[in-house]
Amino acid sequence: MTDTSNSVAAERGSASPSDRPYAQTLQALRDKGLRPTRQRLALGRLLFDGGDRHVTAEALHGEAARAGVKVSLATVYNTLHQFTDAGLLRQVVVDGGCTYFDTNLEDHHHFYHVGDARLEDIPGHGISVTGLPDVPEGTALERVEVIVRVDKA
Amino acid sequence: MTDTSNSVAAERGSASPSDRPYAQTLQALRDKGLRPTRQRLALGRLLFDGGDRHVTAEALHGEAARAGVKVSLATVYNTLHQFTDAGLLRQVVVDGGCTYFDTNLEDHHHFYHVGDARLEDIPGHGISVTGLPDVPEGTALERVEVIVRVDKA
DNA sequence: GGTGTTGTTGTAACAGTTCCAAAGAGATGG
DNA sequence: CCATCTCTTTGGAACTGTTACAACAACACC
Repeated sequence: MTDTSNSVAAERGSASPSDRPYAQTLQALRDKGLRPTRQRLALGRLLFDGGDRHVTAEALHGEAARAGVKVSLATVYNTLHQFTDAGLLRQVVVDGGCTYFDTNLEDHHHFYHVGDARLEDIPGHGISVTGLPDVPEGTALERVEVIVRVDKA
Repeated sequence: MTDTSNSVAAERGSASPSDRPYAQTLQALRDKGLRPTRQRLALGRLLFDGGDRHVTAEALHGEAARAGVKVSLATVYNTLHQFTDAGLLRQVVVDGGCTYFDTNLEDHHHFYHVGDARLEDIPGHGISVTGLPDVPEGTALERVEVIVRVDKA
């Protein structure tokens, strides 16, 4: 792996392509009354830098460690949930045993690679589900989720 | 063989019209080379008696206990998996933290009541998902799952 | 009826996640 | 610059649903 020994502090001011989501994270944290701490910003950077991602807590924790960021697993969990509450992440359930967080907030769906327990966005917005009945009495629609399970051919 | 004399049925007393699905379980077990033991038959009876159901292992275990059937939780897990392998059940994932087993084997989808962590079949077969892209290279479609999350209004 | 195979069971082990109390970091007011 | 207050982080214990295991029980078959 490359030596991406970039501390969050060093990031300040540099006009990298990660500037926008980073600033966006900052703003969202402010809005939610969350302090923009080193840990949160570092995790935010890992998450929102470079396109849509699907991470588990453990994976992100490992990634942070590898990137030289010292964050406890507990904090990763906390942060993922706080980000989710703040509307920066979405939680996707496809597999008992671990929780996936998705940085893609747009209305979209997923391929789930059963073999390697991996999520993949379904590209395009052309998908629609037709023929859905009304939601049951006394309930309100929260979200329609389409998961296409695929496996190695 | 066709005689269900000394089994769980005796314990429950009431001669309900559960005979048919019971026999069906029996047959399926035979086909799969699984011995029709007291436990399997009792669980099969609870599962397939009276319409489509969505159960968790713990729930079924409790139910069995309440019905006077002594089964260990381990056996419930074993049995649910064996039934699933035998094609008598389907596994549905909607919520990290617990696994649901569905007795409805037809092609169908689900409402998931977030608040009370409860599954409900979506009635009718009218649902279709359009606009799905091809599955990723080297993978084969396993199943398309639609989960409609709803919550108390 | 012995004997080997298959099932069941309680319990320990496990993984992912959450909880908790204490230490730490940052802002704020003096 | 210090005291202080609040919000964060942290390591580890606790918890939950599930699986693994080894001993015991039940059954089929000769």
